Amino acid sequence: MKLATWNINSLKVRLPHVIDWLQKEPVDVLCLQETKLRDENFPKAELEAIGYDVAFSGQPTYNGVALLTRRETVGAPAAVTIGNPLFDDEQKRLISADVGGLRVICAYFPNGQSVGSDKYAYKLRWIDALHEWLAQPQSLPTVLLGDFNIAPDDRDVHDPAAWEGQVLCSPQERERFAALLALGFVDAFRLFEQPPKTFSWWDYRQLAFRRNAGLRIDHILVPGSLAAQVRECRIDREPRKREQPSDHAPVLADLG
DNA sequence: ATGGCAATGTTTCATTGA
Repeated sequence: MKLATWNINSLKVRLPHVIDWLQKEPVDVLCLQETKLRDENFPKAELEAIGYDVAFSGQPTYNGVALLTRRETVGAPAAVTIGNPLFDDEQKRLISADVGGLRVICAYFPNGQSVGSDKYAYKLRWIDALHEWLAQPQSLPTVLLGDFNIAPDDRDVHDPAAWEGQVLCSPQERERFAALLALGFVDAFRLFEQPPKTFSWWDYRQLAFRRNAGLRIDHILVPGSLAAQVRECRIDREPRKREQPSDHAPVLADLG
């Protein structure tokens, strides 16, 4: 089973990119973040037409998450859950479903703006609530994938000195990422030797992509019990090279 | 120290992202 996560920064703008990418990489599950669409505007028919069933939770302007599942291999998302039952949140950042014998959680972690801000406090509370939820027994082996807005360690940062202590890299965020792993997950990307300076996000400004001035903040966490069967995990930079790209690249894992 | 780029809304700029 192949899974992927991609922050597409507006599904309205990026729908052609998503469709083209799925033709090239027909993953069984694609998790999207920052759809930025009201549910009534979600391009359900267009995605169904290329063989994907969908579950989504959106709002105007900000946030919004979706699960796309390949109909012929894994069928439609089942037992869909919106949000975290332990955390009342107006922001649409979580959607989960049973797919192919796994519980798949698609997450768009808060950005946090800057260390010490109200948004940063919200980010920490949000992650703590996610942790609390995932600490509860789950019905199926659980995969957590999405835009974590955390660079787990300095290997995931193009300029660790410049980013030290900043939001996305702060000790409190990294501790929380480690605490999620301690629940029994592994970072699929780090199961394999990877090229140095592999990132999943690059700022739109200052030619950051061309300079590879990026961060690795999009992740796929798999249960430790499944780690031995994971065949591959990589980041596909190709879509970031297109005209009018998302600032994030998709991350893929093959769970065997 | 600041803004730089991009998307959204109902816009003529403010807000947010990371």
